[in-house]
Amino acid sequence: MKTNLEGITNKLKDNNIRLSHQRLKVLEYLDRHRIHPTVEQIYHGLNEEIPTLSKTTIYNTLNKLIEAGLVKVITIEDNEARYDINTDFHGHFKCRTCEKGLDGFRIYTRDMYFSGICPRCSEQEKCKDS
Amino acid sequence: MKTNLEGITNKLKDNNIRLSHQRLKVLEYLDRHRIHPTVEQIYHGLNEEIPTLSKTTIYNTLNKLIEAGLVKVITIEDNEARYDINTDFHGHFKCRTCEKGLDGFRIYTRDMYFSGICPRCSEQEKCKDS
DNA sequence: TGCTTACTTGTAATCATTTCAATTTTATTA
DNA sequence: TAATAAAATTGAAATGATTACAAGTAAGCA
Repeated sequence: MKTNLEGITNKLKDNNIRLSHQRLKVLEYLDRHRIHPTVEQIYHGLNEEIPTLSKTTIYNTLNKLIEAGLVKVITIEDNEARYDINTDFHGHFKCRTCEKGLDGFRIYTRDMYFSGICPRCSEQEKCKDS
Repeated sequence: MKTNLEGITNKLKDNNIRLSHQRLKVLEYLDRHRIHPTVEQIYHGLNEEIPTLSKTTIYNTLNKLIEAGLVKVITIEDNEARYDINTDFHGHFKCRTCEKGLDGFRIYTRDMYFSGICPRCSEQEKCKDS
């Protein structure tokens, strides 16, 4: 649950991602607003503090963070992607009536998604290493 | 796994969805191509048989079928939605290298999504019924 | 068969996301 | 600390999936 930003900045360094002002602010925002915010929400949330902030920067930052495995993207049943700093395995529930929600519910649909590397690509990777 | 189209057409009738030629063809396509096709794929797959078919119709049909619970939409890590006639609970695996895949894999990310009705909306629904 | 209603179609609009080129910042080296 | 190279930021423009809309067409029922 808890994410220490110090650990994250270290990971950024490990991944050769520069610690720009904007990137740190986006991370901080995700850490403080654990509601799976959209780019729009992040943009407005940081607008006062960084009036020059561009949405493109937010997109770039999030894509970098996803690549590094520090952030997860949620793209279920919405035309807008949502971003989650909690990369642990956990479920997401959405009420189809009020479109909000979390605990205690009647479930109509369940979906599991896995991302990883398949055996064939695994094998080829081994060859490359040696 | 198996889906009998007869049962589906009956369900369409139950849901007051008219059994148009186009709708039945889209359903048949989904039944025969269980690879989570995109709208683009359905469109090209049916183009020869129905040259006048419009993408809008495919979108309309799919949305109706989703509403009726006969089809599920998959929107993970792609800008294009994919559609699945198998509405049973089952996992989806995608290889992050070759972008295909199914069985036997090294997993990096896992995601569970639930859709249903939360307690508050459940309660309000009860009130409406009585 | 005729009638009402809903569906289909193609075009145009919408809107999230990406591309791109110019500018600015970061991190490094002297 | 100043100079430098590489990478990040910015905003405008492009992209592309999806939806809105209005006119024509087909489905289902009497």
